[in-house]
Amino acid sequence: MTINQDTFTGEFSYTIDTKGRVNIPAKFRQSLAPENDQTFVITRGMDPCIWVYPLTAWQIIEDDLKDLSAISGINRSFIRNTVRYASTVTFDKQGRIILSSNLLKHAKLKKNAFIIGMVNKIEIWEPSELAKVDKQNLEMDSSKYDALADRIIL
Amino acid sequence: MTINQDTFTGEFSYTIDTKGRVNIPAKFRQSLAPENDQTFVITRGMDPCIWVYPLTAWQIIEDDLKDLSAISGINRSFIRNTVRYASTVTFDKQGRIILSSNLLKHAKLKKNAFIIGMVNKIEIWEPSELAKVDKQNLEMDSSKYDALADRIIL
DNA sequence: ATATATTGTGGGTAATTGTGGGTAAACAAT
DNA sequence: ATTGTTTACCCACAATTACCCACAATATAT
Repeated sequence: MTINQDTFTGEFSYTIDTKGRVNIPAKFRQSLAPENDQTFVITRGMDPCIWVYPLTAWQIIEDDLKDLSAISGINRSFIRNTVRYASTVTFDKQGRIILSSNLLKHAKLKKNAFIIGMVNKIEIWEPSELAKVDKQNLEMDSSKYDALADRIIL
Repeated sequence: MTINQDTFTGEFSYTIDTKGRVNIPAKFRQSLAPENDQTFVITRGMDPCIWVYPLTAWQIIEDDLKDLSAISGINRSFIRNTVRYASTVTFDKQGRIILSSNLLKHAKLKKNAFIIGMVNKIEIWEPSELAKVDKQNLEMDSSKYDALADRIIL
């Protein structure tokens, strides 16, 4: 069976070792397209989590940023905040990537991590933080989803 | 691992020694295309920081400046201020470049420096100055990014 | 059920990287 | 020329990182 390339779904639980390494689920490694050369780009998520992009997906973002003129101050701060925390990681022989202390701190990660497929990217969460955000979303007025109902048909 | 040439992302912390030398992150050195002959062009940034361009990228800027008519006074002063503080630097065996006291002063750099990849160029910041700009951005109305949101999809 | 392969977790070692300083050549001023 | 100053180039070492191997846990096949 052929799985969509560079597409990720499902939730997995892993441990982060003392060197800051986490395993990337074998399933995700296999669905990563070969032209990525086994590399992801990891960065701060807009939620308290880590975002993981396939290299080629991230390069499209970079190419778009290259077209923004640095004469505009808004452009400069946007570029800076978008790429500042981003770094390239290749997974080792065992299928792990290394997370910098900077990113670990941002996501409040300690010993355990949930890895969640988000279709075009992957998220790494501290379990308790994920529960918090879930709770907030449940309490949220569901009418906020209405705008999306026009675009996504389940 | 194939990384985009002349493309820089991530944030790194380094110290400036008594001779005004700073390390260029190994990652950046490696992504600098060979035709640059290990040389950058450093100049004043439009923010209080130092801008570092790969040589070939800077040459494209110079070519664009050549196309601006000197009949316009605005053009003349723009050209003058763009090129005025620019100088060529090659990194030494240890991967460092030397910053002139002129540039150090402009960026208010003292002992520590943050080096930030800005996709097509590199910025060198005094940590406290960067924090200031960050604070301003947080206070800024996020709607200012709206025009960009149409062009850049994260 | 047993054997076999794959996946997840921990650690050790060697190479690379970052930081300090030293020495000799180039330059400037007397 | 002589002296002082700056610049370029070289070496040393500590800290970090990349790379390798071992093994347990899980899954797959026979």
